[in-house]
Amino acid sequence: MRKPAKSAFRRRRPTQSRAHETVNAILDAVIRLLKRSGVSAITTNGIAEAAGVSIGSVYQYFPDKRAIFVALHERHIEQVDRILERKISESASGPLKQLVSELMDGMIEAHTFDPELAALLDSEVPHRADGAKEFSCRLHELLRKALAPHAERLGGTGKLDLRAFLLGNMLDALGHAVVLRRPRAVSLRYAKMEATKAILAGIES
Amino acid sequence: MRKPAKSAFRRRRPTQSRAHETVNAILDAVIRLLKRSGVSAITTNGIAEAAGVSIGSVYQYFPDKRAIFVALHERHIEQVDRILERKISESASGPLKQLVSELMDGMIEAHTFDPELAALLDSEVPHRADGAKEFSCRLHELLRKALAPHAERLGGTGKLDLRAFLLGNMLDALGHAVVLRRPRAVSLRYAKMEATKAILAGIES
Amino acid sequence: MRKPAKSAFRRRRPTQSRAHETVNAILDAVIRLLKRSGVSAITTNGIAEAAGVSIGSVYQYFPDKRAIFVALHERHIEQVDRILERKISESASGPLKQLVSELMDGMIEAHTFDPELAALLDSEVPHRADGAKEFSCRLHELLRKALAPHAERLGGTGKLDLRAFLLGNMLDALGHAVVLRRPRAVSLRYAKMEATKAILAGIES
Amino acid sequence: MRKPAKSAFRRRRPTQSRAHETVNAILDAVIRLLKRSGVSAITTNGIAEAAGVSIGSVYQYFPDKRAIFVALHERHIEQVDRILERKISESASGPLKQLVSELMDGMIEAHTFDPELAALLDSEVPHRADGAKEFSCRLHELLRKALAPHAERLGGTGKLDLRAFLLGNMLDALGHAVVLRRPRAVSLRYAKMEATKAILAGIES
DNA sequence: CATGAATGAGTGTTCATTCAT
DNA sequence: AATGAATGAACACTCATTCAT
Repeated sequence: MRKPAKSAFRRRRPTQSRAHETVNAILDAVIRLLKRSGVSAITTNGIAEAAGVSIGSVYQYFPDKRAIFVALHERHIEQVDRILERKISESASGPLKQLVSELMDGMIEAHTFDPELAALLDSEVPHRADGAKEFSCRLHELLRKALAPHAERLGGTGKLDLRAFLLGNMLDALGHAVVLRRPRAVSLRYAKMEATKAILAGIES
Repeated sequence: MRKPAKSAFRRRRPTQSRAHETVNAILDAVIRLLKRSGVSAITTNGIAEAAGVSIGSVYQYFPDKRAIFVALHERHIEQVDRILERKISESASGPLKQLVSELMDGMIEAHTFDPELAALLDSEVPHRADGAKEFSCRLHELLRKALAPHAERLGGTGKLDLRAFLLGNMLDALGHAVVLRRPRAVSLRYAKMEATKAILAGIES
Repeated sequence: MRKPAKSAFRRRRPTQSRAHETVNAILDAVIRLLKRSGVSAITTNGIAEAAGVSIGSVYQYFPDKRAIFVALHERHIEQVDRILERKISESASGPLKQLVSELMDGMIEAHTFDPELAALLDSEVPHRADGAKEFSCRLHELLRKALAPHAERLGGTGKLDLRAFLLGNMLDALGHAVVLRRPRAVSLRYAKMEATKAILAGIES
Repeated sequence: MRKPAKSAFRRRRPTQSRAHETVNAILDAVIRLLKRSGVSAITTNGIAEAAGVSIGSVYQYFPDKRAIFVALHERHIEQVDRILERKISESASGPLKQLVSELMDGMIEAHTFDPELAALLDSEVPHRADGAKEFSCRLHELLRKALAPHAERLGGTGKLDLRAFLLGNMLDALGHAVVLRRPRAVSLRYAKMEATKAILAGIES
């Protein structure tokens, strides 16, 4: 996933895992700094220090500062992807209701693990449009396949694309909202249940 | 490079309005720059240049760079607010279905006017958590009042908050998505119709 | 002579002379630093400090570090140019011997004024080939015109180009050498006299 | 990117020669980089890469970056030295005219082999004053010895130093100029012939 | 109020050099 | 001897902000 970077002089790493460790150390450091003081306060030297590596090593793995943020988003997206894929395979043979419920679970799981990070990633860290687009495509494919067995209930194969589109966007929106912005008086459990019901009704409408 | 615009529009009106014009010129310039080259390429001097005012004047109206972005968001939010308020009052006495339909219309109207800007505002321009929170509160109040007449159909007064929460987030998400990310094969009209149906079913579930 | 620099935001200076002063302050500072510690020790911040201006101002007048060195060379070349032009006009109607003698005088004058600088400019400060080429062209034109009245003595008009070429390069080389590298036992006066004789004989050969 | 050259040429010869090969590989790499993108773009890591050796090996043979450039100049100077020494010995017993002609030949031979390199070495690669001085001393000695047999024709033994000084500088200047900067309309042969005549006349004056 | 030249702290990035393997 | 990953001091350059005019 990492590109060979702009310089022609960059060579491949000897140990794949060492590199992975360093990259993760850097990304984790960015998260810490992000929480402590926001994007605009983040500097590459600060990242290096917080990650416990030299600034030179940061530039060994990332061509520039932007790439670090991109990688952070990518890592997050991959996690969500993985979770949703698992949830889908787990409820592959079950009823539609279970599928939606599991997906909602997954979405919430992904954002409950580190709600602050999820919020920051969403609102502060610049996520170039392309990346987001690519992600929503991948997700869309995933959901279309997951909905396929329930096609007849959803208005036929011809409408699958639209259903997956609605499902994806509602999941994402309500997944975030339920964790981060639900009314104070409402519990996570209850909000989740209602959101699930709403989404289910929505795509079956 | 300097444009003549300066002397043409300035006369008559009291300072209040002159200020307003300058502020708008600045915000419009920011939008232009944003579209041309992204947030990270925006500089205060660049803004002044693009707005046809001096950098000093920019600082007359905004305490610092951040404030410019905040104002940009606020202006956008106010527009959305105004549109939604109108839509709500227009369908105050109608059925729930009409209300949701009108709200969806409003949301799409707000984003169709300048979809690129809507996307940029959402993904690139840092929107400090507070501002977003405040907006969603105002929107939430608006929607709660709009839903109040339909309380019995929505599970009683006790559930109004939750319904407004679900409605607000689905509106926002699908409003954006329908304009910016709908499957290529689907028309705006049709996507809108289906999204409206989905939301309606969702909050009635 | 100064180009508008790479940024689109650069504006023209209000007072031509203020700019000139600052530019000269910067170039003089570079010379001081050059003498004190060599090219490789020169930093843009060091230049700003030594010139008594802010680093920002340096970048107001020069697009980058290289441009400062280029300007330094240009200023030197212009000085030499001016001196030689004067010498040529002073001996326009005199014999060839006087012309060569005056030119040698001029060359030496140009390098005696600040021999250390002349040596540094020649050996340390990178002078991109183009600049040098352009200068030698200008000089070549100058010399060709100066030699024109003596054409018959120099083998005819057809050979003027070649004569000017030989003259220019010998002048430059011996001008430098006489000031900077003459044998210790030889006085400047005497070296100059002999060099002049040599050049004269050379172009008349 | 890594070339196989390594294992092919290395065997047999003692370490002395292995070192010599590596050093030459490095210097040749520098020349290539120099031509491709100028001094300021040269980095030690880039040199190692281009030479097909590790950066560690570069530092095995050169204490620092400067030393690489010094070595490059030295290698060039040695070549010129060797050529001139040969030319001098070849025309030791001939007339002065032949000597000068042969020297000019040598100078041109040295620069015609790689004119681009000659120009770069002269204008771009920083040649610390000491090195240049040392070279011109060695050259001066050489020329003084070569001129000694012709002392009477050159104004006596007392003037030999001055004659050698003039000869050396004219040779160097016209040698460069004839190859790199002669007027477009003039052939190398003709320019060389005229330059030789000029120099001869110059030192005999 | 407007202007825009001047400021300089702070930033991203490079690259000569080291040293454990 | 050779390697090349790691280092981090140092640098060129930017740009938000100020303030004299």
